[in-house]
Amino acid sequence: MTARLDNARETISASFFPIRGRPQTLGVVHPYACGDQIYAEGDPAHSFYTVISGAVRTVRHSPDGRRQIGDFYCAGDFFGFEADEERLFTAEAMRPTRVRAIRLEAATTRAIIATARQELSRAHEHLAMLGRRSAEEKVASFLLELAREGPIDRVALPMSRQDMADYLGLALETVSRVLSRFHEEDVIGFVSCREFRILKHSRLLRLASA
Amino acid sequence: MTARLDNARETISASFFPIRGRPQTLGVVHPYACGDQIYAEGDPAHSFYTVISGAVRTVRHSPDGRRQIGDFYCAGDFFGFEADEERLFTAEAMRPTRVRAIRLEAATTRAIIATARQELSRAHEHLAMLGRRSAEEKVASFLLELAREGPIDRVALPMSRQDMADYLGLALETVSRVLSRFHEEDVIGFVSCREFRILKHSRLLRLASA
DNA sequence: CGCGCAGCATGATCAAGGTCAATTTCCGGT
DNA sequence: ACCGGAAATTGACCTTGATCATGCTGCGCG
Repeated sequence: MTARLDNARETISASFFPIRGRPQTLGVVHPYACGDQIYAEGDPAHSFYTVISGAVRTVRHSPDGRRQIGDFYCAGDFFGFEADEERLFTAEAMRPTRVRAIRLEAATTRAIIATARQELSRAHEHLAMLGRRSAEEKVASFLLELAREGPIDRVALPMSRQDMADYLGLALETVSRVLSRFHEEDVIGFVSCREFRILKHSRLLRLASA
Repeated sequence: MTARLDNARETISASFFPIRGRPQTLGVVHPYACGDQIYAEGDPAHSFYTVISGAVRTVRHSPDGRRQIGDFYCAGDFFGFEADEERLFTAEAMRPTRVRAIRLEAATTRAIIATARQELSRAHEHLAMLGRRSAEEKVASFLLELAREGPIDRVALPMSRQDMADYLGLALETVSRVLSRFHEEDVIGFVSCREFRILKHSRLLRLASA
């Protein structure tokens, strides 16, 4: 998730895009419509990206149609630093989105390491989230993660229930049910089904039990 | 917080300075007994490691005792490149083990990036493994993974059933049952309970369905 | 203003796998 | 070779969450 990255992101951006930076090191801006692929599994990985506006998810499909979401990325986040020459996941715009593509050979070593560290940190958090944990724990941690940057009321849910489910390794019905239960018990309140606020923060923390 | 991150990044960037000494003699060799901690969750991350002999696992504990294994590392593998300045997982020797510790500021940028890539690649694969997949699929992929380097018969299982379970997000009984079923159906054969051979490779591939 | 569709909620049912418990097997030490 | 403890297997039972199905709600659009 967009874990605890506020600080890291700022730091990286600062070293990444100095005011005096040469244009070619800034990369190329691309616009995408909702659902568009930015790159696909198996593509050669010659660039990485930063989200200027919109939101991006990385996904991987099993032959039988099951979907695993790798991560979500919002404005300011970096993504697409792959360990291999080939993409392991597909990246898709979750709505109208603009990203800046930075070719690996144009990036500084320092920027590459910083991006890799960020990706690794996210992946490790996600791993710990997917292990032997109940649906309630998963959803609770997810909500807390989302609320981490910004105020406790009016937290946006930028993704569909299906996306949440595929990120957490649950069925969408289960996600919906858990959210309903949290709502029922006044742990959270819904502004709309894509926006909520935390009413009992400590309770939610206990439910996440991480 | 920002200050701490800055420091961490400075540490890394120190690696831009040329190293002294021959690379192969770089770092300090440490011996560990079975079960010893190499580092613990929360420790400062000033080094990374390469396994000379033995085997290492990285683990994280929930407050209630559940355990998630991050990864297993054998001779030749690198581990302990953390995204944060603090360790997110604990590293333990799974048997008598010797590792070489390499301080970040003494490592080449190239080595750091290579290690990060390796870690990231493993984490992503592990993520895809933990999502919505059945116990059979998980165990099958795991066995195939183990068998990847080396001959198809006499593949070692260097870890306990509990370790396998905590890596796959299953109960140890489930792992045992699935292995028994594979054995029953002659998909695999057991030399001992810590060593097996693949009898029906294509069948196992189908069971993994990844 | 209502139509239609996509996303979401919820109910009923069921199976995968977790839990608890009892053996059995594997090994190391004396 | 024997003993003891740890690891692994196996069985019985029960809970969680997946699946299938149906209905609801918000929203874009003619």
